Amino acid sequence: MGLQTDLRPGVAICWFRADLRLNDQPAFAAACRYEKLLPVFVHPAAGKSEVGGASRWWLHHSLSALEEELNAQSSRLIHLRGDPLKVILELHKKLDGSTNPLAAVFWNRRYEPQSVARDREAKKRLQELGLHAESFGGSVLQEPWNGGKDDGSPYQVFSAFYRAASKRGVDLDILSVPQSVPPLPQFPQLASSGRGKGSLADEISLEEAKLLPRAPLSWADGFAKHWKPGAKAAQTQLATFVKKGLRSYSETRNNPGLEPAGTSRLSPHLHFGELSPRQVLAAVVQETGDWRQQKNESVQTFCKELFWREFAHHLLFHFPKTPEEPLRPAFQKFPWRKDARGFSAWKKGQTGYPIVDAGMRELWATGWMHNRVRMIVGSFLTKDLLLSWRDGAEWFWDTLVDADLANNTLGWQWISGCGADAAPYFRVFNPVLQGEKFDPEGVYVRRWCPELSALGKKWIHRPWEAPESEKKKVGWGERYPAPCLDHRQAKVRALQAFEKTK
DNA sequence: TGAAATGTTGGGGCG
DNA sequence: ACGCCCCAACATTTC
Repeated sequence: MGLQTDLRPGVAICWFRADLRLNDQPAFAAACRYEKLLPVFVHPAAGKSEVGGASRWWLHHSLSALEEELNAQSSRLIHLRGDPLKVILELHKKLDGSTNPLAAVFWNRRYEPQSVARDREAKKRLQELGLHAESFGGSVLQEPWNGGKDDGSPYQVFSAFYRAASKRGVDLDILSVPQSVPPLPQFPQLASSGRGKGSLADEISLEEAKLLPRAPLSWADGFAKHWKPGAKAAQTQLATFVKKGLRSYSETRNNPGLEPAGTSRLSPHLHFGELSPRQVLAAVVQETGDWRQQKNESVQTFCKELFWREFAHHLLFHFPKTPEEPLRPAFQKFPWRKDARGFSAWKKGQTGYPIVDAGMRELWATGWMHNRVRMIVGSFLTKDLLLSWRDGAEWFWDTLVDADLANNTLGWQWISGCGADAAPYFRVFNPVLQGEKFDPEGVYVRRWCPELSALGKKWIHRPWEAPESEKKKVGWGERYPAPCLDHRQAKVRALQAFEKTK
């Protein structure tokens, strides 16, 4: 509290989006320099979903956590609903003429094409009204327009992008990440009754928000066993990973069976901005020293992963059509198949290839899949089943708690061979060999395909080759399906299809 | 952040 | 002791 003479007059809105934290949050910090702070989250209008089902589960809990943090400091989070510009303009109207008129609106930039267009329009309209409207970076380490080549054109190959990024470095002040939340200004007096529903035309409760915009998600109920959304949990996870997982990362990250996990599991926290990439990098630097001159292979590998995230945003910004179209034009005419049964088997984890099925079931059960396995199931969908990468991207979009347009698009275009720095199309993952290489004991498969758990490790990734007695023991062909296709033949078919892009 | 075929090398069994 | 063959291990090429 104390004297607030240095505060600017009026109300500042902090428009929360994918930045659900209070620390190292530029828009929030800017809004805290005003007399009154109005934290706002805008849900999409009824029937208009912007995120997939699993993400809505996460978002709900993350917003609860954010709300709790704000409440703990005598503030609130207002949930609104509808077109963001429209509802903010309504707020403006409502506050106009009151003792605390709206003075400023702050937000942190997003880089999805629709966001970019919407935010540009919003900024223009708000500024026309004489309001201070300002956006900040903070969800990425470097703005996507800054990461390009000297002539301004974007990178399309990761190694070059990364080389340039490490040569450039990340500004030192970027790494002096704020360690504490700024003091919170008062919550403004709102017209009419003040608290709760009805005080604003479009205000809705969190309980209502949870149900938007579609039916309740009974499938997501199990996620709580595996995840704790919210900024506090994100910080805990980061600290734990840096202390316990970072130094062995390059060894452990490819083994999906490890418990606790060999990966950071930070992706959903990063996606929702419960954690900034600067905080992640700062934690790594604090623990191990400068990321650029890092000798430790694990630290290097982990930092590289952070920059894959940067690369994805760089690409999405410069190639805004890539969520729908392959970056490599030759793939426009790729003869993707339609195969409802195959697609369904893939989604349900019933392809008959254990590592693929384990991954798809992990996804369904937890809202997340280990990255090594994402590559395996992605290769299987696009190269074995020969279904479009967009089908896969759509499924991931709906089922991943970390679904992120930039990362999802890059990942699927990469694995299917039609994108930036893509694996050449003839790189077809062999699900048996990948399983044996990265899940050598079959721990991961047994966890998610328990009907196979009685199989020894010799057969766990190729149950169809097991002796009859072993097959019988686990009900192979009944409780667990025979392979939905022959990988060898599928690979030949994929290579033939690839010829048509030439 | 492939897999599989093909080529090369070198150790060791064996006549 | 020597050459021959086998084959694992590794390297290179090809898709």
